[in-house]
Amino acid sequence: MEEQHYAWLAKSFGRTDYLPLSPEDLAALGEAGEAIEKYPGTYLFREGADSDAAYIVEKGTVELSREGTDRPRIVGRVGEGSVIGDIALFREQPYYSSARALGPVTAFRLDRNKLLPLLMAHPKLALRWLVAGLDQLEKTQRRVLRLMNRTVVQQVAALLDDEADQYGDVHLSQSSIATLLGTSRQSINEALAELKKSKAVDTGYRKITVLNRDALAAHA
Amino acid sequence: MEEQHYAWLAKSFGRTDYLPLSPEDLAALGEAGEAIEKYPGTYLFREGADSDAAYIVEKGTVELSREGTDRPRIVGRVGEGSVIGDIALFREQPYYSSARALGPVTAFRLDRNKLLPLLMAHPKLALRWLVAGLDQLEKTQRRVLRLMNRTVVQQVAALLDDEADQYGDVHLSQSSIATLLGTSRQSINEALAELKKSKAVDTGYRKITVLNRDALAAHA
DNA sequence: ACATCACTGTCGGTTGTGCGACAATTAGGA
DNA sequence: TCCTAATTGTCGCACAACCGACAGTGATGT
Repeated sequence: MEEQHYAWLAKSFGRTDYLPLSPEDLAALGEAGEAIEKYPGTYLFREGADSDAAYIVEKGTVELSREGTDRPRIVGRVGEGSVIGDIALFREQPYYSSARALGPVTAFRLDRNKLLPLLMAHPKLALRWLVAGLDQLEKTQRRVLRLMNRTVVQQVAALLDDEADQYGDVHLSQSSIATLLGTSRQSINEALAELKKSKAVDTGYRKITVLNRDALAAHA
Repeated sequence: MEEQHYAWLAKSFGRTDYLPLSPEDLAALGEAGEAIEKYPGTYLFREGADSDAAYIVEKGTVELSREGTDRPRIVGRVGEGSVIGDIALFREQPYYSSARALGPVTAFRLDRNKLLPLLMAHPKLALRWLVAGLDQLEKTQRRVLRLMNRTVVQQVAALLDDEADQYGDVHLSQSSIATLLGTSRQSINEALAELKKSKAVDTGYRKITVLNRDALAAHA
């Protein structure tokens, strides 16, 4: 049981090819935290709450959102191997965003008062953590570029290319995509209609299928 | 001479209140790198080049830009205490962006083959580095929110509030602001005219003066 | 089978912003 | 001092995107 978690942590935390973790490091990490499970729609933590723990996402997708002036805005969506909640924790400030499980989520919870001594004692873990953070930073920077000065069609095309699974399906409602890109639902619909017309995708109920990745890329 | 740099590094690298560095840590950091100076307009590193070093900005402002499909896009602007070039370095990939000195810049250069052993040997430094990275991440996430679903006037108001120095001056041309926000120069001009009309700012050649921060905030 | 709810598709009216163009102003060097 | 380059200020036009509204369609539970 515990072995499984160790194996998973070794495989997915940060980059596997980089700085292999020793069994001791791994054991220390495993002992410092605990595996938790979250049902769809439940929160791992909420914006403004006291930051008492950071999480490593083991399975599933977590959505990070933040209350805007009117509607909540989605800061990002992270999956397997991502670290969340650490920004607030290290700065000793309340959580800066809310983390909601989109599907069933398994995560590894690390308590604040255990995490710091752990990282101090195991430099390799600290470096891994660092790399995970920088990974997230680079991803966010790319998102900025994807949002700036691009039409909705281009944004949608890029998003679908990112989000499509192995079968080319994207399981998102048009409203969700709208919130994700910070546009209106109608505009998404219009954009999808255009992509559909050029045979790049097909649309269904809560589902979009990528038919031709090249045609899709041509729109981005 | 060296003492000065040590003092600076202790003061400005990451958060001072957090995890005070021991003299040993500091000395190790100082020995692993070297202080460099850059003239305005010169590059610390360029996009696509081999990532052989990371930098800690000691003084001045550095602009991070990335080649877009047509025009270069500005990923961010960082100042004193920020760490740059580390994303690419830790991932062992070419630099993602170009770093250009906007004014005279003093920086601390850390070689790749010295940085890793250093961080492995000094956990406190690794944690400081981590916090600096997360700082940058949070800043970038805020930037996403600032760009999404906001009018140009709101964006300009927020930018001026961020960028104003102690006298309320912002030394940027309208074109620069336009690139920074990913909009057109004309729109910036129009936005500034509106802010000027409501007595929030005053404009001059390559310079904008914030007259009333509250009036400015009302526009954001 | 039916009712209900969530989601998709589509329509005009309105607003914000990009773009081209051009005049006016400022800074800095010959 | 004058000349030149850079920057600012201001048009009008075109287009992309938002908004409200409403009909059509798929999913779900009683």
